[in-house]
Amino acid sequence: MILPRDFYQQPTLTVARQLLGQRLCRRLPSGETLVGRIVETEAYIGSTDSACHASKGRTARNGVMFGEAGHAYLYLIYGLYSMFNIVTEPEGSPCAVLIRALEPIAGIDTMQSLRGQPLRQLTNGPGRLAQALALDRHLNGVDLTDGDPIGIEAAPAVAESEVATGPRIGIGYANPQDIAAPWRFWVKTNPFVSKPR
DNA sequence: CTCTCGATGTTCT
DNA sequence: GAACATCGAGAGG
Repeated sequence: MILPRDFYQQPTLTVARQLLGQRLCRRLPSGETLVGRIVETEAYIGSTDSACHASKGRTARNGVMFGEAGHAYLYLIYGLYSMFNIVTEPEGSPCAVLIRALEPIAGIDTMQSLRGQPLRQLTNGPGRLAQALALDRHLNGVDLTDGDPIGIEAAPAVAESEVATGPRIGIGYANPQDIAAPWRFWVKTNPFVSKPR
């Protein structure tokens, strides 16, 4: 079952937590489907979160975040890497969840050829997983509730005892209370969770 | 293992 | 012109 719209319309922290364990499915133009289990997420919570792109108002880049929940927000960072996010909350509330790491489930050979790196470095970071699943800006705005070319398939939830939380990574430009906010979620002991430099 | 550096292009000031 | 929700290579311990 592909997760429906109302899942994404919940509060962003709820969505970020509940996405752990769910399966990200990417259907390639060739017809092959690549699948990864979500093991790390971060919440970006709208205009009051100084780490969120939308905190400086609506722009051409962040426009999808202001739209309907359940759509993909993809952008280019450092001129090299793509970030994959999922829009949350009601329309007009510019929030999203960044997918930071996956555990590869299916299509691992294809992921390796897209990345040119060993298994442990296929999907353990936001730029890495985007490359392994051929996700980039041309998919910005697609509706994930269609399930094609991207969808999230329901899978068993991760138990509370397996979930860890902490500050988000790579947001040193934000103000101190937003840097400190424990809005990163990951599956404890999973080897595909990313690490701060 | 850790650290530093450079890549590369879009976005916003 | 600066900054950027990052990554990989290479040097050193």
